[in-house]
Amino acid sequence: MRIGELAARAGTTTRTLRYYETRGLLPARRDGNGHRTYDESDLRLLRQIRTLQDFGFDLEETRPFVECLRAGHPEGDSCPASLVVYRRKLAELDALIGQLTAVRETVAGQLSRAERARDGLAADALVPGGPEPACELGRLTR
Amino acid sequence: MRIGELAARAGTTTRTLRYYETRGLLPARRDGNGHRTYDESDLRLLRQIRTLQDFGFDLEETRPFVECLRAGHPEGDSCPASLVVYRRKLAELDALIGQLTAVRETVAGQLSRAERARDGLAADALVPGGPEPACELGRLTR
DNA sequence: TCTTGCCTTGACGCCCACGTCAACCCCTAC
DNA sequence: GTAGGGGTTGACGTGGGCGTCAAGGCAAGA
Repeated sequence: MRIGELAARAGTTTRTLRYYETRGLLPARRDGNGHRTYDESDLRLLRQIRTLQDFGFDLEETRPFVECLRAGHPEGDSCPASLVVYRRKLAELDALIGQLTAVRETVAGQLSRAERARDGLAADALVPGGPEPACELGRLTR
Repeated sequence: MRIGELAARAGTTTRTLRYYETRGLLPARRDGNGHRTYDESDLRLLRQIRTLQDFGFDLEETRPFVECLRAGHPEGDSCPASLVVYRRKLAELDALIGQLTAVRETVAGQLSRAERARDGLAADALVPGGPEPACELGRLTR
């Protein structure tokens, strides 16, 4: 199978496959015309890469999985090096989720505080001669 | 105060301040030598920007807060446009945290599955003449 | 006077996973 | 012959927020 067909079957692009080849991740055989040639096992490798990419793995992090499959193992994660990546990724995810959750709570707190302040100021604004909110209409419509 | 002092007091760099100026976010007055000049209110604006940046806001998303402060409001989030950004960011954070959590669970599941499979294969390997794990030592040390 | 230290603008580098040309080749069908 | 639909390499663009020179100016202190 040639590069266009493999790309289509994996739901990606020829550019991506050529990029993977420059990275040494998915080298291709060549036919008489110099065209890249792939087989079903390459599709398997490619799907492994794409799945991990979808999970947010860096390209380099998919390498142990690909090497593992290429070595004849039934799954990309049958090798210890892949498990190391799994564990490192889990730790990264936990750290990230923790940070994002903390930020989320902070922002939520700021929002409700600002909303309360606004409601207070809105009550003030109802008083004749009170302060008027002049920022958005004057500043944001330039 | 000049650019170096402002940068130091805000814990950032002169390059960053010049960048903000090109973005129209933090314009500076100029003295006789053409040097940028800032005052305390600029430090206030800069701290607002940096705080939001630390929360993961894009530079453009900090603009309403800065405009709000510059319009004379007590807080950067005293204006409706800022609240809109808060709410949008909250929604983004929730979506992202949800995705990451789902990925985390998937990866954790894959890891424990792979570990169970490995333990099973390890038992096989204890049998004389059993299959040997040949991938990492052969592939990863090139 | 010379060094030191701060400032200026301009421009390229970085990261990562590709997208998007450009210019060309090869085979097939009409 | 020629149009179309594959393929090839090479090179530059993208985005975001700066880092890092390069080449020069201006003022104060030893």
